[in-house]
Order: sequence, then structure tokens, then C-alpha cells
Amino acid sequence: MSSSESEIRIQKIQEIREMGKDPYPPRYYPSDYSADVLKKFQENETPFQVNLAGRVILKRVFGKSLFMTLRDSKGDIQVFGHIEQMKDEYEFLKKKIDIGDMIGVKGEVFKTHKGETTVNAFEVTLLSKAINPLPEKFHGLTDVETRYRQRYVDMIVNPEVKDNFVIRAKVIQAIRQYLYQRDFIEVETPILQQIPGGANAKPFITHHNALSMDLYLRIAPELYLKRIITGGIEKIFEMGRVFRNEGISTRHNPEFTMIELYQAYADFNDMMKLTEEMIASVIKDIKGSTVIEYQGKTLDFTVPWKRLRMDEAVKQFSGIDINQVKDRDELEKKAVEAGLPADKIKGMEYWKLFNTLFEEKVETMLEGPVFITHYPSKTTPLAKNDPSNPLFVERFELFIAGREHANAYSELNDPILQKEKLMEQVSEKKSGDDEAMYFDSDFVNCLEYGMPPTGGLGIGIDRLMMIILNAPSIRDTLIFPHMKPVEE
RNA sequence: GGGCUAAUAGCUCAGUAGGUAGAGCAACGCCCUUUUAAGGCGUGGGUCGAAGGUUCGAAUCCUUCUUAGCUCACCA
Repeated sequence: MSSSESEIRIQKIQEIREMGKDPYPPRYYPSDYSADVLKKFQENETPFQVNLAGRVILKRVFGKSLFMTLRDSKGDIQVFGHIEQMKDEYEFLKKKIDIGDMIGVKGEVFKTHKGETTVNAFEVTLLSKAINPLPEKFHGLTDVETRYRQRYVDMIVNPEVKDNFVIRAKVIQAIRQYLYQRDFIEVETPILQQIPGGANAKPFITHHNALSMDLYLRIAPELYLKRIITGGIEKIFEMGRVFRNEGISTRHNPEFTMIELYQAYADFNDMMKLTEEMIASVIKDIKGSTVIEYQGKTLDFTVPWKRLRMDEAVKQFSGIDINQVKDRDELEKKAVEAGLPADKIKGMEYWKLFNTLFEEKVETMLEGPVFITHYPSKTTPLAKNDPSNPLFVERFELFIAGREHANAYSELNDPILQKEKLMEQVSEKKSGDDEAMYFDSDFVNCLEYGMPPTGGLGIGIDRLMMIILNAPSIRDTLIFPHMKPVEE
């Protein structure tokens, strides 16, 4: 990318070198940060010397003096330069330092006539000459495409973007801390898998040259984590990237971060308690309260959260009581009456129809946080049946702001039943459902050695971040969201 | 993948009875010793997303393509 402004700046680099200065010196050690300096000076207004480093984001020149705004990782501070103070170096600062350059500033803190705490510079060192000009100072960078593609510019110009990613790191740290304190062990399982399992999703395919075989990027770590539970580690979790070859939207990125955790001798009720306590605790840590605003709505994360059976939820929002419906034809008729498009649900299988009813009539209504419990056994092959009604399983999903944020069950550990359920998935795959699960015979073999009764949980970290950051799009929670390449 | 909308200077944006482009900021030159989006005077800067088409003439009208946003579908 070349422009006349870039060319002028490249010319300046040449001139700076001719002056005997290095436009990209090997090192510089600042000893102070903007925010600390401001705080310290405002406490007793006694002048003191500082040594800062940062980026010039504004510059105002008045002949024999000038003002700059310097931005470092903790914030902005004003720098003042004066010809009598800086002598020959003043001309260098005035002519060769541009908006966007990284500089080091040594000087003394004082207060301007207008009352702003400012550093009176006596030495300015160029640390890195910028060739590309920064976006305009007032409107900044608003073009969404450029903000995502060149996130570094977005972060320079919109510091709150940078802050959000720092918060993300703190949330992840808080989650790990919460689990470490409860004796969970962090494990790592294969991302390159021969049989992608643990979720209903289309996988990405890749290729191993030396083995001359295709491999899949994981869609979930679930089946490996259960192998570890079987192996005897009782409390484990994995936080990491999973990949699903599906559409992109404000709620979906092809790769996203998920935490899955498994606890032996626990069930989905224990997972529910853990979920609400962990998330409430993290939100309290980060936001200072369990009551937060999300996109104009108030969400209360104070425990305990609401629990609602799926059949009850469907009854509440659509008027249909699944337990009173005789067969699928009657359900289809009622679903159409409830407003579902007739052509879309025509011929749909009974429980799939029930699921669609839930998705269409209930999900977006759930502001939450609320646990929806007891999903149809038919649609959840890896969960344990509800002993009081085997048509349903011991499972919950967590809904916040009309979106799914977590999924958990009492893990199915009956190898024979598991095998049957996986075989059903295989036949559905054969009949055209490309999101049905693959058959993983080694996983079944593992269960045949006996897995303890176990509770398992998965939480979408990026979606949780949307809530915490009050972000309308998942892209605001990802430093580098997926983008199509620009054609040359 | 479908629908709707958008793409003009480095950035933010104007620009339709079609007549080969403007502003502010940024840049460059000059003036200016306390500014806060500093100010004043002047200068340079664009294959108007790409390719075709209609026309004497296209940023503007038509077609296709690319990218993005929203939305639907799929899903977490």
C-alpha cells in the first residue's frame, strides 16, 4: 500500500538516519505508565520526573512549542514540548515525529494553564517510525471490515477494543482459577481426530501426508475426555478451540473456544449447580455485580437460576403439551396451529418436530439465565435416560438472551445402550443427515471397561464473552474473527 | 447457500433530470510560546470495489463478479 503520505514518511526515515538517529532503535526501557503518572501527580501536585513510552495519537504545533497526546497500554497522557527546554531536539520533534509514531519521553510532570496534567518533555526518542498514517482523529476507524481485517489498527485507535480482549483473558483466567480451586485437572486431547465425535456438526477435513490419510478437526473433545474419566482422573476440564464447518453469523465463528468439564460421581444436577456458581462468580469478579446490562436488558445472574423442563417450556410458549400428544400427525397439526410453517415441518420425525417447536417458539423468548432440562432421548445420543421417563434424558442447556450458552448431561455410561444409540446415528447419517454422529467403536470399547457415573458440561466461551462484554456480535469477542480473503 | 443494503482521497463522509469528482481531518509549505477535534493562509492527493454493457458522454443507468453488514437457513 503506497500513498504520497507514506512516501513522505519513508523520506523522513532517510532524513532521520542522515541526522545520525535510528528510526527503529533496538531497545528502550520506559519506567512509568500514563495512568500511574496522572494518579500520582493528582494526589499531591508535586512535580517529578518520568520516563514514558507510547504512541503519538494527536499533535498540536504552535511555532515554538507543541502538545502531543501519548497513548500507552494504560491510557493517554499529554506531552508538552518547548524550544527553550529541548533546544535542537525541538525541531526534530516538530518536523520528524508524526501521529502514529512510537516514542519514548523523558520529562517532568506539571499542570498546564488549562489544568491538565502534562509531561514537559526534555528528551524525546523515536522508537518506531510509522509509515502508514493513523485513521482520522475524531471519527476514528469505523469501517467494520477494516476493523476486523486490520485489528491492530482498531486496537490502536479504539482502546476499548483492546480492553475487551484483556477482559476476555481475565475471564478465562478466572474460570481456570475457579476449577483449579475445586481440584479439576486441565487436560489436552487431540484436535486432529480420525473420528470426529461429541456433537452434531459438520467437521473440517484435513490431510496427513506421511500417513496418507484424511483427518478431521475436532468438533468437540467430549469422547476423549470421557476416556480420561474412565481411566481414573475424576475431575477434568479442557478449554480450547473446536471447529465446525457451518455458517458464519453474529453468533457463529467456524472456530470457537469451548470449555468442557467432566466430573465422576456427579450428574447433570451437579453440573447445573457448578455452572451457575462458576459463571455467577466470574461475572461478579469481572463486573463487580451479578446483575448486568446486556443490549438494553437487565440480566440477573444471582444464584440459583431458574430451571424449566423442556416439555413445560414448550407447553408454556406454544400451548402444546407433548405428554398429551398421541402421535406425530397430531403433533404436526398442533405445531401448524401454533404457527410453525407447514411446508417446513411436513413429514418431520416426532421428536425432531418437538425440537423444532422448542427452537421456534421458546428459545428466543428465554432471556434467562435459565436452565432448560430433560431433552428428548431421541435427539441426545450421549446422555443418560431419565429413570422416571426414558423418553427424556438427564440433560440441560443454559439459555441467556435467547441464545444457548451451555449444554450438559448425566453421561451415558451403559455401553450396550450407547452402542445402540450410536448405530441409530449412523443410519441417520446414511439417510442423509450429514450432522449425525460417526460411530466410534473405540469409545464404545472404553465404556465396556466401565465408566463411572459422570456429569459432563460444555460452555461456549465466546458467547459467554458476548454477555460479559455486552457485545452484539461474537466477532467483538474474537481478536481475529474469520474473514474471507480479499481478491487481489 | 438465499434475501436486503453498502463499497467515492490515508480516515469520516457529500456528490441523480448521466456532462470525465468535493468537504473535514491527515499530509506538505508559511504564521503562531498553554492547546484539547487548536487556529489562519496556501498546496498536493482519486483507474469513484472489479469486469462488461447502454450512451456522443457513466461515480450516477443495466448485467455479472468480489468483499462486508444485517437477516434467513444450519448450528454453539
